[in-house]
Amino acid sequence: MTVENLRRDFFERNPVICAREFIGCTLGLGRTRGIVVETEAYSEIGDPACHTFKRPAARVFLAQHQAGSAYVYLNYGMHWLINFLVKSDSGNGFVLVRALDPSEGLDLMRRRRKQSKPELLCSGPAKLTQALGINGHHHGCDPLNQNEWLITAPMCKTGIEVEVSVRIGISRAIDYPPRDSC
DNA sequence: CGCTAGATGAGA
DNA sequence: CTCATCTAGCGA
Repeated sequence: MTVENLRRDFFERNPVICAREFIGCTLGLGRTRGIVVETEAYSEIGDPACHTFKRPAARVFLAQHQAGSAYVYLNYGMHWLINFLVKSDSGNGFVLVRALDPSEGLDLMRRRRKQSKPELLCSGPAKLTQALGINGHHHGCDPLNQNEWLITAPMCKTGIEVEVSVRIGISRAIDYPPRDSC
């Protein structure tokens, strides 16, 4: 499987589809990794909550980066959130990673998070970035092409039930709790 | 310029 | 429920 195939599979579809399909995938950085269990889709078109709606910089980012690039930004003045850029014929946008089920490097996560309970390590968009060590300097990078990053599809897709609900922090689109297992 | 909402998390 | 902490966008 080539990087370009993965890019197409993961990030060159409609943002809503990408967000749903990203569930169950593994996301890792360095020695830490986890299974994606919650995502949100943001669409360039018709979505006032998408950064491209208000921010020129987000529009420039979208124009100048390829699908799969990391869009990382600081929220509430102190929390880094990570999105993956999605570009396709059926729409551009972003997939926000809202939660992971930590699977590797728990010890390092605990130190970074100053928190021992596994369920509190990556159970939020800003918790997981802290646990994986993601911050502003990852903004614009291409995780599919970088060794320190890991993005892999689920071993087995059967048994993954995806629940769809409204977004958090503002109304609309998709959100979702776990129910993985292969 | 000054003002403030915002894709949040921790702690009382 | 409050507070921490800061940047882009908006109105004056």
